[in-house]
Amino acid sequence: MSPRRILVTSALPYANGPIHIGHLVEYIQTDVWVRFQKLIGNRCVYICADDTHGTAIMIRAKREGRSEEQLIADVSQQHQRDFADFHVEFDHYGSTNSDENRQQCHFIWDALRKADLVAEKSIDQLYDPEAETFLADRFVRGTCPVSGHKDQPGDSCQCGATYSPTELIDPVSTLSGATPIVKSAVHLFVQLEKLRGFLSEWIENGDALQKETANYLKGYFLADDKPLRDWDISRPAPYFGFEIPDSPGNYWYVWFDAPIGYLSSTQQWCDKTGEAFDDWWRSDETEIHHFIGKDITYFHTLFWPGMLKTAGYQLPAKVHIHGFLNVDGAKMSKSTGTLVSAETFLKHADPDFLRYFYATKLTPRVEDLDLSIDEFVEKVNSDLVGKVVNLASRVGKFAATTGLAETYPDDGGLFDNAAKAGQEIADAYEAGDFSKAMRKIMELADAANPFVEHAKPWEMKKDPERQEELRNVVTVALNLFRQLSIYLAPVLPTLAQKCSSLLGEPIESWQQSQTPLLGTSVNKFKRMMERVQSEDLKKMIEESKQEAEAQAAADNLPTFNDSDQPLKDEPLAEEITIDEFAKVDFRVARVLSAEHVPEANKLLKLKLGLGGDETRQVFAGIKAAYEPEELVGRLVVMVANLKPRKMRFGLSEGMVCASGPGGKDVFLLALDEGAQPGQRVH
RNA sequence: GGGGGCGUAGCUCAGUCGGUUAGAGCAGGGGACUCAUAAUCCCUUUGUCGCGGGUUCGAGUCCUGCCGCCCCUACCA
Repeated sequence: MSPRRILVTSALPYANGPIHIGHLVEYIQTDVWVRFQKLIGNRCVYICADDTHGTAIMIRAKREGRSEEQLIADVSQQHQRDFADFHVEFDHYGSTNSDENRQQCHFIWDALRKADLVAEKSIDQLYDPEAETFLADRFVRGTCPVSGHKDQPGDSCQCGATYSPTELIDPVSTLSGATPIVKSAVHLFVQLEKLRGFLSEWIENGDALQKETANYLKGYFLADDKPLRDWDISRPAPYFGFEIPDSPGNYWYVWFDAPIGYLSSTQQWCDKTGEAFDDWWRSDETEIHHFIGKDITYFHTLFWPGMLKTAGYQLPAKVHIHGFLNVDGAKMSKSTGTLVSAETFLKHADPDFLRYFYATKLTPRVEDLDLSIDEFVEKVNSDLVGKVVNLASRVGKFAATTGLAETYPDDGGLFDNAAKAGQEIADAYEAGDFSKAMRKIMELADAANPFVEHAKPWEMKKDPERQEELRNVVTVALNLFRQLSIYLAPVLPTLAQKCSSLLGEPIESWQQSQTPLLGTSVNKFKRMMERVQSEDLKKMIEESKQEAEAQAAADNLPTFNDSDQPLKDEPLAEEITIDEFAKVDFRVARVLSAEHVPEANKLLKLKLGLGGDETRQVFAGIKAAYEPEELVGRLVVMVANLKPRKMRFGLSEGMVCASGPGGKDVFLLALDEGAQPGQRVH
C-alpha cells in the first residue's frame, strides 16, 4: 500500500492566555495520532497556529499598555514553549496575523462574493462614545426590558428573557462606564442557507463526522422547519484583525479568519519546505483531519466546510471531536487549583505521564474525560514504571556485559504474539481509540514480566557456565521492552528515545516491532522514569491555586480567593430604603416535609412550619442540590409575605432563601443555634 | 420537554454476530523471590451485568417500560 498523504490540524489556541491541561487533551491527542501516522510510514504533516484577532486581544493589549502585535508575539512564544515541553511536535506553527492569512482571507472572500453568498444588512448596535468602539453583548449591562431587573448582561436576563442589547433600559458600557448610544452599522453576512443542500449532503452521507455529531447537526441546525441563520462575519472598526477589502471600516470577525489559519499556516510550511500548497489543499490524494473540542463543532462542521467548498478547497476527511476535561470529577476551576497551566504541571510531574494518562482515556467518542489524581498516579506508576520500564531495568545491569544474542531464543511465543498484536494496536491508534491501544499494550507488558521472573537470570549471573543462557534472557526481555517502546512511541516519544540509546538503534518505524533486534551490544542502563507521588500532584494543585490567588490579588480582587464571577453574573441591585426593606417579611421556618414533584424538573415541594399550626406550602427550585430527606427538620429562611403564586403543580406560598446560580449550585441559608420557627429576620 | 450517551467486581474499564462456568488491570487477602525504581512473580476473595417485562432453545448483548447519572438543547419557574 502506498503511503497516505495526510494533513492534520488542532484548533488554533487563542492568544489570550496560557496553555493549560484542558487544552493539552487536544494537542496531545493530535500529536499522538500524527506520530503514529509518521511511524507507520504515512506522509503526515501537523499544522497549527495562534488565533490572534478579536476584541479580547485588543482589550487585553490596551490594559497592558502595549500593542496587540507585542502581546500576540509574546503569547505565541509561550504557547510554542509549552507545546514543545509536552512533546507536541508541529511541522509548522503559524499565526493568523500573517500576510499569508490575509491573502487567504481575501481569496476566500472573493469566492464567497462570486458565489453570491454575501449579504449586507444594517444592524443597530450599541456604541461606546468614550472608548470609541462598538460593544459586543458581553460588554453592555443594563435593565431588563421584560422584568425590570437591574444591571443585566446585554443579551439575556436572570429572569430568562432574551433580547438584543439595544433593547436594554439604561445600558452602561463595562469598558468605560459611559452610556452607549445606538449606532447603526452595516454588517456582512454569509448566507449559509444557500449552502444547505451541500451541507446536508456532506453531513449525512460523508464519513467525516462521528454519527453522534452528524445526528446532532441534523436535528439542531438542519431541521427542516428553520433556515440556517446568516452568519455575521464582520465587525466595525476599531477591531484587531483584517479589514475587509470591499467594505472599508469593517473587519473580518475572528471566527472567519481563524480556521483560514489552517490554510495560511500550511502555506508558510510549504514556503519553508518547498512543498506545493495545492498538493495539500486541492488534491483528492490528501486527507485533511481536524482535531477540535466539542465547543467549536459548528464552526468546523457548517461554516468551515461551506467556506472550503465555495473556495474550491479539499474538504475535511474527518473532524475528530473530543469532550472536555474534568479534574477529580469536577469542572476545572481556578479557585480550586484544578485549572493547571502547562507550565505549573511541568514543575511537578513528567509531561509524558500526562500523555500516557490521556491516551488511556481517549476514545473516538465525544466524551468528557476525567483526570482523577489517584487514578493518574496509580496508572502511571503501575503501568509505565512497574511494568514497562521495569522490564528493561531488571536486566539492564547484565545486558551491558552480555549484549544481545545472535539468534532469537525460545520465549514461548511472547515476541511473535506481541508482533501479531501490532495490527490490532495500529487499528486502534488509527481509529483514535487510544484507550484500547493502551489496554492492548499493557496486556503484552503483563505477559512479559513473568518470563524474566521464571527464567531467574540472577541465578545464571553467578554461574560462569550459564552466561549464554543469561544472554538469552536479556535478549528476550530487552526485545519485548523494545517492542513495547515502539508501540508506545506515539504516546511516549521520550521512552522510545531512551530505548533507542540503550540498544543503539533508532526507533523510526512501526515495522521494527515485527523483527527482534539481535547480535548487538547494549549500552549502560540508565533510569528511564521516576515514579510520581500523589504529593507531587497535590503540590501542583496547591501551587496552581496560589497562582490564581496571586493573580486575583494583582487584579485587586478580594482575598479568600473568591471569584468575581457571581457579582458579574448578578450585579448589585438598586439602592432601597429601610422602609422598602421592611416590606419583605423574612421568617425562620422549619421544613416539615419535603418531596419530589414528579412532573417538575427542578422543583421540590416543601411544607414549612412557622411554629404552632402555621404552615406554608412552597415550591423551591432546589431539586438538583438537595435530597428531600436531608431537608426535613432543618431551619430555613423564607419570604413569608410573598404573594402566593399558582403553579402547574399547586400553590406556592412563599420563597425559600438560597444563593447560587441554580442547578446543583444552590445553597440554602442556614440559621445559627437557637433560632426558632416564626421569628422574623431583620 | 426534545436529542444523544452511559449504568458490568471496592475503583478504572473490556466483553465481537445473541452461544458453554461474565473477564482484565488496580486495590484487598495469602505466599514466594531479590535481577529490578518498596519494584516483580504465584495463588486468591468479590458480581442481582441499574430495575421490571418481552423476544429466543439460549440475553450482559436485541426490544420495551421504569430508575439513576452525564452531555447537548429548549422552555417553564
